[in-house]
Amino acid sequence: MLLSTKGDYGVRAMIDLAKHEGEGPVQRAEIARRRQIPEAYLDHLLAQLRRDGFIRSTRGPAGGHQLAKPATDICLLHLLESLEGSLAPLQCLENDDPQEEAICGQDWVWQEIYDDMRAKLASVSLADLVEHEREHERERAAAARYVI
Amino acid sequence: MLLSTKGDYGVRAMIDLAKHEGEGPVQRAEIARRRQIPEAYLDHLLAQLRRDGFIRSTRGPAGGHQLAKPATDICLLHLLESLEGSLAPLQCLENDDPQEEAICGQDWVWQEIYDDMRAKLASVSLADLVEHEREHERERAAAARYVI
DNA sequence: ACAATGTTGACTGGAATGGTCGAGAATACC
DNA sequence: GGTATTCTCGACCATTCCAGTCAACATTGT
Repeated sequence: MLLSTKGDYGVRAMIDLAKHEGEGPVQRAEIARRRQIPEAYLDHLLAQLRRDGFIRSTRGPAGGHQLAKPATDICLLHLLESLEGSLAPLQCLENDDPQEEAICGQDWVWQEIYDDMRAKLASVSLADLVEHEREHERERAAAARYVI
Repeated sequence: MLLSTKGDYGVRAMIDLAKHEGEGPVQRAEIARRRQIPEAYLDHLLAQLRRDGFIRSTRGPAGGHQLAKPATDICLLHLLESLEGSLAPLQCLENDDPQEEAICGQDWVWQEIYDDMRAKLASVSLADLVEHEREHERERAAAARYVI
């Protein structure tokens, strides 16, 4: 598994914030409930996202979290690297130590895969994720109406 | 990290066996020394590769391990899936539980990446890995001669 | 018989994962 | 100013996985 729950939950939370962009702060408890994330655990992920400048948080009543920049300007690659650290699929690609690579034997295959993966992740914005989710919801709503 | 040392060491060992294809059994100790793998640990990896039909082993003096089929007929995808289990980058792609996917929000991006990755890994054979290593050795030998 | 080799399963220390909890800080509202 | 609400930060914890060791055993060639 390349992604842990950090990357999964963290992106879910960001999608939630993006969906409420421009509506003021969204509270931790709301995000946790809607996206099925343990609330106390979500704390750590929000802290990380704040440290890396993706969100701003406000305390006190009616406080919460919101995007620090437009959803179109946040790509999945940066988000996941913030949440997970390096996404390198193989140890010897992490630091590109030539000695490690010399003995590995499969590094060149994975280097290509890694490059393609990063390019793909960089091309998808948070806004794209939200749009995709909205489309999915419309489909499900249409299917439900059809059944009735 | 998608690959653990199992996938790394296991493929190294298979490259070693492929390099000595047709020369009779290669001993665990030799593989371990040449490829810098802890000998006792290598045991487990060879056992797994044997269970999945990639190698045959013979006991007794002059025993050892050898490929059970031609190196051209073994692809990196099957090797790694034997050694690592599933290579799914994301939990919700492992079983494709539609409920999990519905809440994930980034599964469609990773599904594409996963498909591309598997296609790439399926297209690389053990023989390709050996060929690549031989080429690399020739390059280094040429560079060394140039320095002298 | 015995030495060389592979086979198997039990065991282990350490790190990462996936959380929980509690004390505290900031802020809005009365 | 007091209080309720919300975020913040760090400590803590249970479980699982990783990477590896080890010992007992099975098989085979000489």
